[in-house]
Amino acid sequence: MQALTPPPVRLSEQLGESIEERIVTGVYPPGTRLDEQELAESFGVSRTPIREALIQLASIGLVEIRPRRGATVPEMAPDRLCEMFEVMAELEAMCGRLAARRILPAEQARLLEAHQACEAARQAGDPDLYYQLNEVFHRAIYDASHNGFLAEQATALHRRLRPFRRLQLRVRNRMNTSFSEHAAIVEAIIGGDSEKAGSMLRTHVIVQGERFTDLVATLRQMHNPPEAELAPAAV
Amino acid sequence: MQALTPPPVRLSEQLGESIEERIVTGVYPPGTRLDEQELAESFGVSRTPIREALIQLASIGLVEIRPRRGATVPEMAPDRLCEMFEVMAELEAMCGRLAARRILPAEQARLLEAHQACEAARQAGDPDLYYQLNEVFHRAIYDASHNGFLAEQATALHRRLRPFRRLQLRVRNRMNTSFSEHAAIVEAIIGGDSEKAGSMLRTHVIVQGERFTDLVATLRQMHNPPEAELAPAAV
DNA sequence: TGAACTATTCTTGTATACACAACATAGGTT
DNA sequence: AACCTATGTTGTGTATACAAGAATAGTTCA
Repeated sequence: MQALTPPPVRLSEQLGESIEERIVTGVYPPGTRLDEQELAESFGVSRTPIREALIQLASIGLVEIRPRRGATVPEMAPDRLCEMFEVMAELEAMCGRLAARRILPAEQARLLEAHQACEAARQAGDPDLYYQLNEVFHRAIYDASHNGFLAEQATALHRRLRPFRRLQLRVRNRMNTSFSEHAAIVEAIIGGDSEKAGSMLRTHVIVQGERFTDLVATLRQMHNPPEAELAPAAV
Repeated sequence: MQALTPPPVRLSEQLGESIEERIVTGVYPPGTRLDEQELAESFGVSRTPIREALIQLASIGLVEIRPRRGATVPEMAPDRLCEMFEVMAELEAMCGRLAARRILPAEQARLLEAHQACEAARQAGDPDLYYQLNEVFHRAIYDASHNGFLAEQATALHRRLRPFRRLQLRVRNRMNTSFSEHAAIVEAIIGGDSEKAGSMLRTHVIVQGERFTDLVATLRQMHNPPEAELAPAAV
């Protein structure tokens, strides 16, 4: 019965998720001005819940609110993205280290299951599916760390980096590389090799950040006239 | 001229800080119901900015909002606190590792300065002052990591753990121990010994978490009747 | 006497209205 | 002609009003 009645959730929360979705999927690219009235009309609600949603998004860094000047989607400078990937790598490494020491049999099963699901997506050559299952895989590691707070932090940052990570898997062979890295990570965790699990996860993630930065750098070199080299950094 | 006019900041932000202050200083202990009307009257404003402040605090985990049931100060279970200290330790360790590799001369000077200020407070036997300068010391390390995002994350978590850490320094000799650990940390960072800086900082922080947990456990044993052992965890 | 149901009240969630600051544009002055 | 200023417009920030769900207390029936 409880499943039928939708969980009583604040409208502003739902709106927050919707707006977040539009941001991470590129409907609202970085730099976009988020006009409260426009959003309110577009969602068919008043400004109040929109404001609350924006404030919540602002406090997790997904939008930027400047007093009396409204909300905008922040321009993620490549530098800052690097920093975020650097932190993400360390959080994942920590999850891996703890998971290797604390993982329970049931969680081992879940991890293997997620890994095998990834294998299926890889063989099918479906990057979108792989991307999705990849999240399940990583989440399994977060949970196995048996540190709920850490898992929350890792999940939050993972979400925030989602739009940038997504581009990755299109790169030639990235899916295959990712999968073989996963295999080694699973082995280390199941085998209880804490340090190895940590360092492999760190590399696994940091590589994505570096590759992304390379990608951005290449794109900018291609698209920008030479004298624009000093232009303010923007993705 | 610009310095004279106070920075135009949203009222809800100021309120958020005030409420946060009341939470971390124990004016609103865990479990407190935060009635919007009461808060509004107590601050002499309407409910709107109060709500916005609460939503912001909720999104960083400082209050808990249950739909249609209002906001409460979350009961930090000792387990969860342990988890948070575990993450804090790792963030600090990461800051230390990066700082050892990246610190600039000017930042070295700032770090030493902060360290010497702590020494003064220690000699004066002033835990409150030491506590305050200790924050400056750690902040200097965060900044020296040259990862702005990491520094933000570390600062945020540090703030959130503030009320629990504060109790620490009253413990016998803790100030002296803390200071000598600081000295070793400074040496490692200035000396560029990345791994040592990291592991020392990790220990430095994790010890606080453990000591705090011990303290909580002791207090609960003392104050709770034996049959209360199964009671829901609350600090 | 106790339990369950209903009605009342209180609090949250949303909408609307108003005030004020920031930006833009146009006009005047140097 | 260029720059400064004044005014109008747009949009954020706060207050108030209203609606709906949850808690509570009171009443009725078993």
